[in-house]
Amino acid sequence: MNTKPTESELEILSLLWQMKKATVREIHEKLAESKDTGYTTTLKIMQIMHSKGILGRDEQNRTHVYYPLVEEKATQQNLVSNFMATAFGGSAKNLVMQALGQGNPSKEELDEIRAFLDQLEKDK
Amino acid sequence: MNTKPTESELEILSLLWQMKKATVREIHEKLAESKDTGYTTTLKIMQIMHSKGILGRDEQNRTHVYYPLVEEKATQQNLVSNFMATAFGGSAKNLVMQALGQGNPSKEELDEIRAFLDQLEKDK
DNA sequence: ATCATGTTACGAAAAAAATCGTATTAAAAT
DNA sequence: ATTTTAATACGATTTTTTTCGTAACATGAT
Repeated sequence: MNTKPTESELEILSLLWQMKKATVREIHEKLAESKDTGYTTTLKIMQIMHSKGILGRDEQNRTHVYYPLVEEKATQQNLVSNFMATAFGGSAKNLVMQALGQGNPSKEELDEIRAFLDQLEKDK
Repeated sequence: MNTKPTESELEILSLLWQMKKATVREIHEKLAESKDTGYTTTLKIMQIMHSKGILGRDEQNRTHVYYPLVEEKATQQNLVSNFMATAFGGSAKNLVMQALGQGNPSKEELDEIRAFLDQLEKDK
């Protein structure tokens, strides 16, 4: 059940978490901005994800509408956990600092993170 | 040059960043704790990494000694960047909070992170 | 009704990554 | 000197992932 999406699957999943639901074409359109693969490729991957139970779909209409069946938070949790372990020797601190230095968070976001830090510490 | 190591390569690279240098057997031993693959598999991957320029090796002795040729920070930077984009829709905040909630950082680490946040903000 | 278009289904192929078996060889042990 | 042990080299196979071509089919336009 610990479904680890592949790179391509993750791209699609990520879009669907945002969009809630979408057709193959809509997803393909988005992907096309950064990638250059055929429509049937996107279709195929989404079909595979469906057969794996990662995506659900509404087949009422000819044009199917897909939606995520795996929870965003839970999936991210697994991914981060694995990523932190393999790329950062398990150190949350190192991962966090790299991420912060890299993406550039707004003041608001920084404050949220601070609040979160305080909360964490309190729980100890 | 933007070398993106595979999952298996990353495991090895990660060990080598810590150990600075090691033989195939040493690496294989470590990996064996969590994995169950043959010695020649580990050997092969390290040879491939060598041919790709990810690892260097000292061939003076019969038993080669391998070491990383790619820099830890730089490589992590690439990885985080990609990971953040695909798994977290590019949001550093979300990635950071997941990571913090998950690994459990010590008080010292939390403080370091705070200091880092302050620094970031100052630079704005 | 026919045609054009857009969609899914299906199967195959290509590409990438991981795994392993065997041969060879150097070094150490006997 | 011979044998055993442990290492590398090499090639092949397997597995996983990605990609695409083609067929079948609905739907809407002509």
